[in-house]
Amino acid sequence: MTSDGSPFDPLIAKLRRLAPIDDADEAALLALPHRVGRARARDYLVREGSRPQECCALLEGYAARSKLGFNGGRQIVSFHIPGDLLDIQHLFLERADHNVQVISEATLLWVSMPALRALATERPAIGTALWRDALIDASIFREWILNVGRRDAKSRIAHMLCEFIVRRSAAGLGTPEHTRLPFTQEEIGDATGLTSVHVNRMLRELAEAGLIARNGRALEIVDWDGFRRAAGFDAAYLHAAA
Amino acid sequence: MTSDGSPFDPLIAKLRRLAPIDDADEAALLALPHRVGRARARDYLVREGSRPQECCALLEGYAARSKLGFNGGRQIVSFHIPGDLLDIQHLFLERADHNVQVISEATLLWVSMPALRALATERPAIGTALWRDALIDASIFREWILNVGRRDAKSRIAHMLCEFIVRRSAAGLGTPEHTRLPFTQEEIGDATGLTSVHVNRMLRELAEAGLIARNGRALEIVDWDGFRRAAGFDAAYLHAAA
DNA sequence: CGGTTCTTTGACGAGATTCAATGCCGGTGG
DNA sequence: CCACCGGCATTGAATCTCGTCAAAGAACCG
Repeated sequence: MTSDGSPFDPLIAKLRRLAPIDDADEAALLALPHRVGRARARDYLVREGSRPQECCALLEGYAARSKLGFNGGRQIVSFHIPGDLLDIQHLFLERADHNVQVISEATLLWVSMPALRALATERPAIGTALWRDALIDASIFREWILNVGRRDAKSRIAHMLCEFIVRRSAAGLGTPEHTRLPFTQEEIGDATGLTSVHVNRMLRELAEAGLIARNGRALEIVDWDGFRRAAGFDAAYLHAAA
Repeated sequence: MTSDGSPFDPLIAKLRRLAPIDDADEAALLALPHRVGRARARDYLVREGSRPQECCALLEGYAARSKLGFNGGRQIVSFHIPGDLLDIQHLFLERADHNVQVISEATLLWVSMPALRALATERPAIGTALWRDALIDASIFREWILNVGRRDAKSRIAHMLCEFIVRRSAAGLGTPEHTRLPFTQEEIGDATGLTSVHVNRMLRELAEAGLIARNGRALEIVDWDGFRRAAGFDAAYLHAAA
């Protein structure tokens, strides 16, 4: 079965990377109650404390999960690329414990949460794909704890960018060398537990070291191996599929 | 069905808090191929890079998940109490992406990983319980990213201790007020991204503020409400079941 | 173009690390 | 029963990374 032009394409491509999805599985996915929507930068897709009834997949654009600290500071806990399920983290939980926000213009696929939950138990391959997706997300969260807790500012930023670039190219959305990043420096700071001011300083140092090049808001990796080394980046925690 | 004295008791009690486990589910759990083992402080239960064949549940004692940074620093990413499944994070993944270590004398239940995986798909209630457990673990990881990324040293330590105490009393293993903590200050530092020296200073300040009292290695919460407030602790992310 | 958002830079201060030394406690063996 | 020893806790002083505050410049958007 082919599904040319279906809004499910990026999602199905991702699930196929996680488990052997057959034609019947794909048909079941395509039959899910769903709708397609658009969102602009900063729109919320999930709000902390809400009770999500739909599960959201990203078709185009980028998104971030975040939590708010007591003093108003925002901590981003993960970034997401097209094909990612943004709300599988609440598939079996009542209330959202964090926010999901779009960080650029985005297209979204909204799927009924109960229907997806039913599919997860009725179709083993889909269940396995969702399990693996959730567990890989958790692995990424663990790596971020290490990143924020034990790396210095420069390698912390480099590591976060490495991950993003590797995941994006694993999804067939670009190469490591030529990358137009969708982040503001503030967002990089919110993801790494740094201030945007310090992010700026570290990016300058990374550029001065010849690892990256910047013009305007775009960023290019000049020396990918050196950059990975500066980040201390080892992709094992992505389990070759994120 | 009762199961007095079975090594599965702590695990089943935990799963019952997560989903409606019936007698047939319990019988299926009890029929899993398993063995009971002991471990001493610092023993590894799971090693990063290995291919776990058994899933390990904690029956007595305490354990921690950890990852190593490039410079040799250890980052603890979660603590675990009796009843916790220590390796559900690798139930659907090939290679372990982190270590699990015992931090005190412990008793363990080892269960066949493929058999547990089969149960997760064949028995919906068990599947749901495992899903919820894994998703709550992930929620805790996200909270730790926020903790390490956005809180200052004192509230960071207090938050980590709050979580541990709340989870322990939710499992019926003690009250918030009287708590003998199993951590060294070094372990608290490894969990919070701080040095043991600084942990020591912050604990002294928390004691001087009248929130906790220490004698020797034991620690007692004097003012639970004040302590929670100092931590900025809100248990919502535990989803009332961890 | 005019306003807004994002980036860049400098000076200063605060919080946490590092290094180093001492003290305490529990366990072990003579 | 006591002396020793190893692991942890405690403390101080010097240092450094990163945050804060503030201001100006560049890029983007309608």
